[in-house]
Amino acid sequence: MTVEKEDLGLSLSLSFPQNRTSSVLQLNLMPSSSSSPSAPFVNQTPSWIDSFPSLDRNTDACRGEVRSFLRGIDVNRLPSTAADGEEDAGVSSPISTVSSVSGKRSERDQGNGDDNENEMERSCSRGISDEEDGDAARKKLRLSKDQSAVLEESFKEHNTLNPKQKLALAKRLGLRPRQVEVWFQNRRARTKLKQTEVDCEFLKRCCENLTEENRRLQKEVQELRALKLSPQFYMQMTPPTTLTMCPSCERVAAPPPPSSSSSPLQVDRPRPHQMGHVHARPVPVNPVNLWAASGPSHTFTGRSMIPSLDRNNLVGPRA
DNA sequence: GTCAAAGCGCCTTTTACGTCA
DNA sequence: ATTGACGTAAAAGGCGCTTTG
Repeated sequence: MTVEKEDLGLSLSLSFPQNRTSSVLQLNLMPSSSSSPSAPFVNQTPSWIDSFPSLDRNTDACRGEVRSFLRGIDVNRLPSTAADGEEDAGVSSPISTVSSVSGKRSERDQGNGDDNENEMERSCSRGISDEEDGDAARKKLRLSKDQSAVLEESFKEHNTLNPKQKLALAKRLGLRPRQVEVWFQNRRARTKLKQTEVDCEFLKRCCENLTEENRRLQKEVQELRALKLSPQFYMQMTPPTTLTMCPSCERVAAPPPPSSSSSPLQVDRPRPHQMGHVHARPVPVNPVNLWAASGPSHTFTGRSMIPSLDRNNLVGPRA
């Protein structure tokens, strides 16, 4: 199943290869054209979704659907339809300017007081009409297609700017540094918002699947209890086993041979399995525990929009 | 070590503008 | 053609954190 979220301009890639080491859910936060390893904040702040590869292996809940859920969503890609539509409509002005004169940010930028910025300000004013120029009130004009494209390109490389980059970009675009700063601020906010939407969708789906899994398991427990009450059950019952999982490689260990001298209920003794190494302490397989243990960390700023999803708020040990 | 100022980022809100019914 | 609702993006303002002297 592939979910296209064109309206959000989102692209999320989820992959669940058999090899555990590369089994990750990958949220691509960068614009679709930037799959380069230099994509900065993807590398710096991987999504929490990367943190629970166990979902597909151990819970039916998220296995199939999560694998394909939201595949190909890129939260940084501009909505092509909106962008094209806007540009086709000729909304943007070739040189846009804003004549805000008050506010602490203006003071902050003007506090630098260098001639460069004043020159920038003056150059910005050249392209506007007399009536706009005469209006001292705050005027907002949309950035031109070219300006937006350059800003987007720059955002791909750095989602924040140092003062030097900001000045250079402002000069290149004929904008005030403050405008560039604000654009980046808003751009980061948009990215975060869309990422949050993706995360919420994903968690919603996982919650639904876990609820379904829980329902199924409870039903199974009821059936087993009913079977336990019937005498025939014990006659046909094979020795009970407990599935164990290797904590290091997370493979399910084989049950002990029937000839084992230990109790059939005890399989906790360390022993080599198919992989050939010895495990100190096999742990019971529990999808819910795995969920909690590998639970979500968060993205982008490190601060979750959903407090309960913050890494610190999760209970349970991490693998 | 403490403090104030500056700088920066994030969050929330306001505002201007474009679209559409 | 006009108008009001609505969505979006630019911008303002406030706050917290870090750095620096």
